Amino acid sequence: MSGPRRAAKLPVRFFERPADMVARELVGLVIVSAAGGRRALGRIVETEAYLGYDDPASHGYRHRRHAQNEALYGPPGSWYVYRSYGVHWCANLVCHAAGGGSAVLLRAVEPLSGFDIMRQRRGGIEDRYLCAGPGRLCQALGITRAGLDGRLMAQSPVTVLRPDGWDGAVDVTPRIGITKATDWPLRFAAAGSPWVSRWSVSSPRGATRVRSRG
DNA sequence: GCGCCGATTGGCT
DNA sequence: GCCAATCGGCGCC
Repeated sequence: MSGPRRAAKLPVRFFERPADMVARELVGLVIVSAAGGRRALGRIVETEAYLGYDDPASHGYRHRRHAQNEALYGPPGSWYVYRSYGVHWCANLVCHAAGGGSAVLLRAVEPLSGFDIMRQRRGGIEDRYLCAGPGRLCQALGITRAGLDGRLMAQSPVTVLRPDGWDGAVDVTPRIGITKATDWPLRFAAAGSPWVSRWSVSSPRGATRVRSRG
C-alpha cells in the first residue's frame, strides 16, 4: 500500500499547453485525493483531450458558456467537474490558455492505496472496476463539484503529482462515448494496462503507440 | 414552452 | 446488447 517513492508537484505551466499534450503526459502520473478526509491514491492510466472552442465534442465548443461549465474558462491547472447524464461526476483539468475552454478528462485510474475507502464508496464492486471510467474514478476518489470545481488543483483536496520511475508506452485512440469528432485521436491510455475503461477501441486505423516521454 | 440528448453506469426486458 | 436513471442546456415549434 505504498505510493511512489518520490513525487514532484506539477507547475502551473504544465497545464499552459495544448490539451492533447497535457493529456498524453498525464498518463502515468499519480492522483492523490484527500476528499472527505480519507486518503486514496492511484496512477492515471487513461485521459482524453477536449480542445475547446474548435472541438465539436468539447463543452467549450464555440465558447459555449453557462452556469454548469464556468470552471472550464478558468485558469490552467484548475478543476472542471461536471455532472454526466444527470447522475455521475466527471473530472477535468483545465489547460492551455485561460478562457480557451480546453481541458483534459480523467477517464481511468489504477488504484494504488486507500482500497478500503474506494471499495466502500464503490459499493464493494470488483477492484477492476473501482476507477475504470470517468464516473467511477470520481466516485472512488470522492470527487464531486464541491471543493474542486473552479479551484486550482494545488488549492483543492485532489492533486496530481509526477512520480519517479514510470516510463510506460501510451496508446493513442479516438475518444470514447462521443458523437462529434469521433475520429480525432485524442484518447491516451497506458499500453496494456488492465485498469483502463475499455480494452479495445474501434478505429479505422487502430491505435497508435507512442512513448509517454523521453 | 416542450422534448430530446449527452465526455456514463449498472442492471437485466 | 439494451435500457433506465436523472437533469440542465439547447433546438425547435
